[in-house]
Amino acid sequence: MARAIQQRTLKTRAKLLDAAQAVISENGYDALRVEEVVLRAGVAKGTFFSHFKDKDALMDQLIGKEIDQLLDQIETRSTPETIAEMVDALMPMMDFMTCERYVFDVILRHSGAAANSDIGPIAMTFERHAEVVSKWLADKPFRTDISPDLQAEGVQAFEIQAISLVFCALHNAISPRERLETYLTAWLMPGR
Amino acid sequence: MARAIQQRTLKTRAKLLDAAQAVISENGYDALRVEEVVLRAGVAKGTFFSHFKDKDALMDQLIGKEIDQLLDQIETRSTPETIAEMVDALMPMMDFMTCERYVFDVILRHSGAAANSDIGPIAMTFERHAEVVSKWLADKPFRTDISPDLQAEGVQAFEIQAISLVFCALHNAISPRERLETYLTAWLMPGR
DNA sequence: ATGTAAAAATGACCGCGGTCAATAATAAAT
DNA sequence: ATTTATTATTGACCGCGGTCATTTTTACAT
Repeated sequence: MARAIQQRTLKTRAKLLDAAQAVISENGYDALRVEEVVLRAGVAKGTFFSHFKDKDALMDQLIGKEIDQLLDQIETRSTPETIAEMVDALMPMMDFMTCERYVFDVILRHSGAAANSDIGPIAMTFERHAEVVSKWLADKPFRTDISPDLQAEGVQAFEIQAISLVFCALHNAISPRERLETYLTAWLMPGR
Repeated sequence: MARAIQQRTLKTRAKLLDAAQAVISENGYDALRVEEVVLRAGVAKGTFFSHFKDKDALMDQLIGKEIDQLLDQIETRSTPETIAEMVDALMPMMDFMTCERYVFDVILRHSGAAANSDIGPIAMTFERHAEVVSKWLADKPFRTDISPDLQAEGVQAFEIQAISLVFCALHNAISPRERLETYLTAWLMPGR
């Protein structure tokens, strides 16, 4: 039978995560180097990869944690009554997702779980996010011809679209906030 | 003043592109290595990078060319009368975009031009694709409360969403074809 | 033909993510 | 306390994308 995980393991992992967080808060996500992290954590390079499958897995955890906290904030709010309120609620998350191009890329890569067995932190937040929006739409419906779940999927699709265009030189004349509001109005209140 | 571009340059670039195409047709996009390409092309590694900014730029060209040809096919069709017909028209492109996870990632990375000055081949195809769909929707309107351009943006958002879920273990029970049809019906024919 | 300046090609080298056989530390068995 | 089996750590090493000072080739002027 499998042994209990050692204290040492938890300590090392914590050291790695702390070091990574420190690097990121100083220089941002994109500038993170595994070598820098292990140097600060005081462990060998190989140790990093026995704790995280690869660099992306670390990013998945750190970025997922961040999004999860933003979802906590979102859940404290009451169900939005208008599209504008809904966009207001979503903006902090959108802002984080666009804080760095690299962050957005990581999020996209991990938004869908590669395998059912290991649903990563970011993929979890996408599930959770869809549930939250679905509940909103069931609670205070804007349109009733399709299910709240389908509506929520659409909201996510438009969020991604709005975010993508932030990084697109051709289409960044209007703000993501404005754009998302336009999209969601057309999606959730067709004909009005 | 700038000199005319040498024949040698064109030949070398063609050799590199041919070699890359050969590697891809044998082993797929993901397996392409720059070293393998320069080996087959019979040039030095540095030469590759004086012809392409980086590996991604090569992929941008090759994948962009492929999508462009699929758009040619799409444009030969008459304006779709139904959502099902529209989905039929789009499926070949969707299939290519999902042929490899790596291909999808490259497409996402290049879907928006980083700078107005250099709009890459893939970003061009996204513009072109939006125009085609917009024309369809202006020609045979499904809904009239919002502009064809906005509708086309939504179609693209839902295409990306449908494709993303192909690579997601949690959500690949239904085919991308079915999923896209559901999305587009809800988007283009709300309330029906 | 010869000189010359611009452009193209070269390949040794670097950065950095990731691997793996060897080693050390730990927990359980005697 | 000693042995043994399991787990954690190590760091030299590899793969591969990308750089750059140097060399070679080309186009043009004389």
